[in-house]
Amino acid sequence: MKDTTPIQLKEIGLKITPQRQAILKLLKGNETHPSAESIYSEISKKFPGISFATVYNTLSKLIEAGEIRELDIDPNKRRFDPCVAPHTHFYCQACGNIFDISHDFHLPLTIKRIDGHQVDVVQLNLKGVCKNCRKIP
Amino acid sequence: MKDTTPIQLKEIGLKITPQRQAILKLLKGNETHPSAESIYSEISKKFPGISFATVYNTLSKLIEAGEIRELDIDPNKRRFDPCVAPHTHFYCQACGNIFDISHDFHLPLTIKRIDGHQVDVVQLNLKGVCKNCRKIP
DNA sequence: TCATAAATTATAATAATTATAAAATAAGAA
DNA sequence: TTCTTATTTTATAATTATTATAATTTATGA
Repeated sequence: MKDTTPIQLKEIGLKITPQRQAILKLLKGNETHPSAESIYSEISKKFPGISFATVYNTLSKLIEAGEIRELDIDPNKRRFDPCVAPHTHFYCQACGNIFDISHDFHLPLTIKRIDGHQVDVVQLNLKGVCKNCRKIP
Repeated sequence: MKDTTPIQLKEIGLKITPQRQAILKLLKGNETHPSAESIYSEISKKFPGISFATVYNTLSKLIEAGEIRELDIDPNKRRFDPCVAPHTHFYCQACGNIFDISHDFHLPLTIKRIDGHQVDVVQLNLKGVCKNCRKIP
C-alpha cells in the first residue's frame, strides 16, 4: 500500500534533523517494507556518517507516534511499513521480500476485546513463495 | 490449542535420543508457545549437559517434518507451537505471553494462490494487553 | 546570540541464533 | 553381541540484529 501522507516531525514533538528528514523521505511511499539495515545502508549514501542508533531511534519514535508500523512477519529481522492502514502482507520464504496484499479478508479490525484480552493490533500474515521466486526452480 | 498427538521420531527419519525424547515430552500438549531458551532451561533440569545447538537442531527438524509450527508473533524471539492445526494467537505486549484464541475468524485457510504468490502459511496474529496484565496498573 | 534539551555519533554490550569440528551414540548389519 | 557408520551431541566460536552508554553536536525557542 502506497502511503504518501507527509509525516510532520514537529507535530509529533520531534526535532527536525537532516537525518530524520532523510529517513522520512526514504519511508514515504516506500512499499518494500524495509529493515533497519536497508534503511541504514540507503541513508548512508547521502549521510555517510549516520549511525545505526539514529536509525533505530527514529524508527522507534515514529512507531510510538503511530506514524509507521512494525510488521511481525520476517523471522529474522524487524520490518517497517510507512502505511499504517490495516492490510495483509505476504512474506516470501525464498527471497525475503514482503508484498502488500490488497484483497480484503474481512478481518475483525474493530475488535477491542477477546477472551478478556485487550486487542490493539490485528495482522494477517501470508507466507510462501512469491510470484518471482516461483519462476526460478 | 492442546495437541497431544505423539510425534514418532523414527517415522520422520530421526534417531531416538534421550534429548529429543525430553524435548518432545516437553512440547506435547504444551500451550505456552515456548521459546528455544525456555525449552533449553526446562530440559536442562533433567539433562544438565544439553546444548542450545541440540535444542535448535531438534526444533528445526521437527518444523521441517511439519510436526510443530513456528510463530511470527514475538518480535524478540522464535516461538514454537506443537499444535499445527491452524488457530489464532494473541501476544501480550506487556508480559510476552502468547495465548491461543479459539474463536473462528473464518480465515481463508485453503487459499493456495494470491496475486500470483504461492501461499503455504496463513496466520492471524492479535496483539495487545492480556487479561492478566490489564489487572495490574 | 545563548541556553538547553534533544539528537547524533562512536562504541560497547547484549541477546538470539547459527556454524564448526571433535567426541559420542543410535541403529542396522554382520 | 559386536562392529560400522552415519547421525547426533557437545563445546565453542562466530554471526546478526538490536540496544545501551556516554560524549559531542545540534535544533530550537528565549
